[in-house]
Amino acid sequence: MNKISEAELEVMKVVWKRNEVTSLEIIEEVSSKTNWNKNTIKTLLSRLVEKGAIQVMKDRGSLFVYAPNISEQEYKKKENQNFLDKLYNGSVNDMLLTFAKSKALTKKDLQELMKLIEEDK
Amino acid sequence: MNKISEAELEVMKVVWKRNEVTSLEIIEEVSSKTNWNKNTIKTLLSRLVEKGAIQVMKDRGSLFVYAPNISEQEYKKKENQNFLDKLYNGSVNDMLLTFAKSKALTKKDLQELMKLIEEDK
DNA sequence: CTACAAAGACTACAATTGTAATCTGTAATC
DNA sequence: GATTACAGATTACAATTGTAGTCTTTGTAG
Repeated sequence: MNKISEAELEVMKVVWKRNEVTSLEIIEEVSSKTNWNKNTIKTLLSRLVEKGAIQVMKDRGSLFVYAPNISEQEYKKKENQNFLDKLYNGSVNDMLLTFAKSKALTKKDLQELMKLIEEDK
Repeated sequence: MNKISEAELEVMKVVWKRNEVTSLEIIEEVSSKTNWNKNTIKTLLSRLVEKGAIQVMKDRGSLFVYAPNISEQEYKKKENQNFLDKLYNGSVNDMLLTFAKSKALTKKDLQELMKLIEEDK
């Protein structure tokens, strides 16, 4: 699958959130957050279909219904790794240190997270 | 300043590492990691100059010397924030949770990091 | 002084991306 | 049945990016 561009991602997010959704709904929701033209959103949608990130099913009356082909989790996992590789040579720790240095990450954040991980087990 | 592209970043990394560096040195070092043509690297270099990410000084004999205009820390900080905003609505915790879920981040990583933060204070 | 190599400038060109207008077919409306 | 409105398809077009070739100038070797 081809890379999802930044603008496309905004459309993708709506598809993830609603899971099965018509273009009408997509356009409404994306429009509410951006000032993109309807046609722009339609273009992004078809590019996502071309790229295989979204699949189309014609089944709700006459409207097409769109659904994700890749899950949000899966996508984020891949993007996390890309980001790590691109900037931190793949090292989570290097990344976290940079976050911490720039005060974007506090000890409290870490403690909370540890608790969450703990619970999850 | 304009966005640094992915290929440009590889050149930028060398400039950060060496701090003041001639194009010859840049080409050597980038070439050792990629199989990019010399001219490709030169193009990336001039684009970085155009974008203001790098500055040029003609002072080491006849060769130009290049130096970063933005520090690695500063750049990474900005990119971290962009990444966070793009995928996690700006929430570090959301991001870390995703990392943790995908096993890219373990409890041990966190403990080590806490120690480091502790020491840093 | 002349010729050559190499640095840096300039040009090239296809793919991707952001941004949208126009065309076409069909479903609903009168 | 004729008309219209809208979904989806097709086309458009400039900016950015990856990838490199060619031109120009100039330091250096002979």
